[in-house]
Amino acid sequence: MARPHEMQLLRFEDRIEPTCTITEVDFFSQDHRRAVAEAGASPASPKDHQRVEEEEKEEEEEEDSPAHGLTGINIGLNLVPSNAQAGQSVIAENEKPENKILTLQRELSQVNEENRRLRSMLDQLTKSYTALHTQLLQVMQQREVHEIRRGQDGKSGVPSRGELLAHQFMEPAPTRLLNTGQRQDDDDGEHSSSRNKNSSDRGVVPFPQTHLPHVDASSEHTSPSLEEGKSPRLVHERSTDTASEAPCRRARVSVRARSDAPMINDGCQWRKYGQKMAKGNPCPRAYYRCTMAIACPVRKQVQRCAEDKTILVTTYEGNHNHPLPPAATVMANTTSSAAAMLLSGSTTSEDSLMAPAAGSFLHPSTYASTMAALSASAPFPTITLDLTQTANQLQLLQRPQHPVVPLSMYGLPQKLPGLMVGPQASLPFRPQQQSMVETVTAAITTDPNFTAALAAAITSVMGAPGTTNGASGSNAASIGPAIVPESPQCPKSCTTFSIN
DNA sequence: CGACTTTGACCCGCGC
DNA sequence: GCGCGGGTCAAAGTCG
Ligand SMILES: [Zn+2]
Repeated sequence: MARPHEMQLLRFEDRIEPTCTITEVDFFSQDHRRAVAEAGASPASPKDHQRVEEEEKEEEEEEDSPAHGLTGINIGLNLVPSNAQAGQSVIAENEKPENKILTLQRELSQVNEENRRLRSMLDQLTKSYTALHTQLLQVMQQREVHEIRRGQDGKSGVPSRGELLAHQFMEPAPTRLLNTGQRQDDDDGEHSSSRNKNSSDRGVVPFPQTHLPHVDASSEHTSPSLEEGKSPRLVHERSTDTASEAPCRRARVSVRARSDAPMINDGCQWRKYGQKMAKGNPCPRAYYRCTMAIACPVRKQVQRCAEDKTILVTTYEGNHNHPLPPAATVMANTTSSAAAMLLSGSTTSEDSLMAPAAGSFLHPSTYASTMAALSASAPFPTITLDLTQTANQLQLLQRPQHPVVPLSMYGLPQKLPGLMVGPQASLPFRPQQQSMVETVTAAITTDPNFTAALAAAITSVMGAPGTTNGASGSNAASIGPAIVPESPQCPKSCTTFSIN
């Protein structure tokens, strides 16, 4: 799996212009591929245009690479090999103009045909992937629910469970998950009784996309804090439910990205409901809630990093209980996956199975270091997706960075380089943004290495409470700063993934 | 006029 | 118990 991403990295390197500040981070714009094509082709000849189209197809294939494992469908990476194409073009140049034109036309039609085919395949794969991903999340959350309910008295965790979950996450074969996913209805039924708000929404959403009713079930435990649990008044209303929830199980997914914009565009509609001055940070923290559905529990906090105000830290909590526009599904998938994973890991603090595995992922590869760290000192389990270092590395011409210390590994971060190093305002920035989010999503959801390392990070740190630097204040949590000197640590982050 | 933002007040958990 | 900090509410203001 790492290979395609590496390839993409190389391609992005060509396109990236190192010096740009971002005016707005639009992670999830849909027309990013068009933008890629246009940006790549703007100074180019028709031949380049063709190449761009091929790249476009490759990107689609790579974006779908996660689904390959799940579905077993081979999209056919060699449909229109760029090498062969280039060779044809070279040959064509030596022929007569008419033949050349004919050849080019033939190639063009071929490419178009392939493009069409790939798009349809992409659609199919996306659907199946989202469905499977959804089911996976369901299963994980339901297991969690059951765990919490049953083991409330002597629980302290079943070590094998986290292991199982971790493997499930990495497991490409979905059949087992499909089977287990059947139980979802029962759980939903159970929970709907205790949660009026979302049960109604849940019923209305027969929606095979990323955020399904089941995700709502996940939100029950991944983010009761921001949802109802956080609201003091609502806590009283549903005290029984909150009583069954471990308070430390409110997963948050924090995304650190460089942006000058006050808020990243993640495809959702948000309404600001508060702003506070956070301690230790001159920049205020803004609170937003999702307004795409009336009772959507998803909230997010946006704050600039105190030490590097170009870094925007967006913390998501909860899962949408409504259909999402395609532009928003990426981040939703990312956050829900990360939250689910974090929770699954956090439940099995004794499970050190994955720790050695992470070591095996260490790789000398230059920019392929993914750092995962976790501190239990923060109030909520938080995964921080650190997307800032990539930009730095790119700006530093990809020179190898600081040695990655505890939990670095060879993941699939190669997509990231496109990330924060967008073109200037005049150029469409979306391709890179898209690649970033896709990278995050793919890293969390599909890449075994990343997943294993993430699991290792979670399990290792949570299994060793002594390692938590129970510091208070702005730099409280996480090993982050020591490892990622260029990306100042944000307060309160527990788990950090630095993808570069 | 509705949707959104601003902003002070309020609530709660936590540490001392 | 008190103060502090995080998080949320809701009235007032703003915008299109
Ligand atoms: Zn929502």
